[in-house]
Amino acid sequence: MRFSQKREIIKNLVRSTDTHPTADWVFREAKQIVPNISLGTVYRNLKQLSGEGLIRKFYDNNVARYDWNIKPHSHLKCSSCGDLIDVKVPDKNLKKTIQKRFDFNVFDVEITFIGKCSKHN
Amino acid sequence: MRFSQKREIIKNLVRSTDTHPTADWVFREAKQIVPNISLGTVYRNLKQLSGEGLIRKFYDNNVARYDWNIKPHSHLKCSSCGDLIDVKVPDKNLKKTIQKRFDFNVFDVEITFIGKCSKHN
DNA sequence: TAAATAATAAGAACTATTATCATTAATTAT
DNA sequence: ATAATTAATGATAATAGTTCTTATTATTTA
Repeated sequence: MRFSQKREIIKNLVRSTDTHPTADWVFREAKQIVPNISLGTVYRNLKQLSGEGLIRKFYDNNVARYDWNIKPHSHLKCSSCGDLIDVKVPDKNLKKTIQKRFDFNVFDVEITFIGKCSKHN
Repeated sequence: MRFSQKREIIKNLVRSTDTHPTADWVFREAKQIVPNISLGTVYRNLKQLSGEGLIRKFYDNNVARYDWNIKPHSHLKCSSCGDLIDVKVPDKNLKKTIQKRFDFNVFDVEITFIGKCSKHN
């Protein structure tokens, strides 16, 4: 993967926010920096960056979101505002329980807590 | 919601399998029973049925899947075959931990364990 | 500095899903 | 039982999100 200005901008945009941006958000922001950028470039690079493990991709319902935080973590999702908040949850026991109880080799656990954040409760 | 033959068929198809079918699967199966059914009818009824709480809708990446099992449960997802297996996981402590540690009122917890099932490990 | 090729813009294509609307079927009142 | 009412339907257009294609441009290498 050789250097490209656009990819650098895209990577930095994802790293600039805690909002788990969508491709569309990245595209709109990127246009303010390099107006001639195309949506295809944004998608191509987001895929490449997550493929290389430089950012993380996940789905919130049916739309892809991107996260600078590549360490395993969970999300709190507010059903009023849709905000996603990163949290670290102790899941070692959970993994072990599954590993033991079922014949299943767990690599990764994805947890989303759905509820109301402090602003909307 | 008044009775309809098509909806009955759709509901029974979802209830007939543990594979967490997609709308497309339901459509293809339904056609074998009532060949003139349209995809729109399948989507309309799946939405209606999940809205009424008669089946459960969730997303596996970007595609909606439907589940007869409306009780809260988690999934084991095999990264080789994509199979989703239902499991009951004790999440009360997890909920409590979040509730206490963060200012967030949890209603629901969605957990997916990603790994390899017995066939692919 | 030129050659090789990865990255790009523009837009077509694709997948999953929802919306529209004229017609049909289930329910209700007669 | 029959007609009137209206939810449900089929066909298909429309939409959102994403990937693919191709000629052109930028980065790297020789």
